[in-house]
Amino acid sequence: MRIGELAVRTGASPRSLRYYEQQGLLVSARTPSGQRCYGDEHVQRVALIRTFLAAGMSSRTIARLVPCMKRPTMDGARRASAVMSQERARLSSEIDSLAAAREALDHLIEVNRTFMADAADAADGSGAGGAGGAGGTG
Amino acid sequence: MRIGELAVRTGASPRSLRYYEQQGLLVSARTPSGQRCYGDEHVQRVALIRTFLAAGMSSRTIARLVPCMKRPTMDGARRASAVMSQERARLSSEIDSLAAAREALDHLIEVNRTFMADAADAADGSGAGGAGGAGGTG
DNA sequence: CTAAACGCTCACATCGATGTCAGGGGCAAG
DNA sequence: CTTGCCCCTGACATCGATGTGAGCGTTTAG
Repeated sequence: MRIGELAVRTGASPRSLRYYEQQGLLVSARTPSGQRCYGDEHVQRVALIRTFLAAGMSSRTIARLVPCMKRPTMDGARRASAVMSQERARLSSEIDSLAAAREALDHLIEVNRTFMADAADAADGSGAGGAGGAGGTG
Repeated sequence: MRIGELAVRTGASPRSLRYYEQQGLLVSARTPSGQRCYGDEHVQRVALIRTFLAAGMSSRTIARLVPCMKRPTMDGARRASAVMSQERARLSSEIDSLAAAREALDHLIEVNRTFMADAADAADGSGAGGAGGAGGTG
């Protein structure tokens, strides 16, 4: 298939696919006139690339895993294994960051909810309502 | 405290702190000569900001939460609550992406390990070793 | 007073994946 | 041959947080 179809099938723009190739993440056969040709297996390949990109891996990092995605070589495999475990650690710590942010956000959400409830109570005039004052420096 | 100390205490560069202020994430008192003055509470505030930034929130997004971090107003609170739940969803989905990438990576790691084991076996000459062939298109 | 260390503002540079435009071919249908 | 759609390369633009440097004032230690 040509680049347009691969783009449709993967959700990547043709521009991105060419970029992946330029970065060494993807290899394409060419027609005599220079147009790129891909096989079905490239769909999955691109999906993997995009998964990694979406996780914030740089194309440079992914490039170092590529040798290990297609036809592993001893050299590639050994080098890749270091990168992989390192990157795995990075992913885990990033996940932790996100989780921490989500918890902080949850906290804010609750404070916010409490404040709104208190304000509603105050507007009602009935003094009974949320436990504490909503004055926080946050 | 002045900006340098806040920087040391938060791990943010003075440059970043000024940027946060410019983006409306942080407010500072000024000495008559124009130097920024902060109180202890700003340390925590900056920490929160950095937590959110590290999670990939834009300063613009964080800015919309700020009214809700200090002295909540009805307006701010109402608007913020929308942003907050939206952003919470984004965080969750991002976490999922990262987790997916980590799983994909784990898969690669195992394939890689298997390949290396097979290669070692082949070098040993004893045909018994890893179960399948290591030839994958990835 | 002087020098060092710090602070201020302004402005430009950086990185990385992607968008977009320009100028030029390839290929199929009429 | 022409029209229309796809493709090619190359170059420049984008966004956002931060680095960096210039040029100039402030505060503090000697």
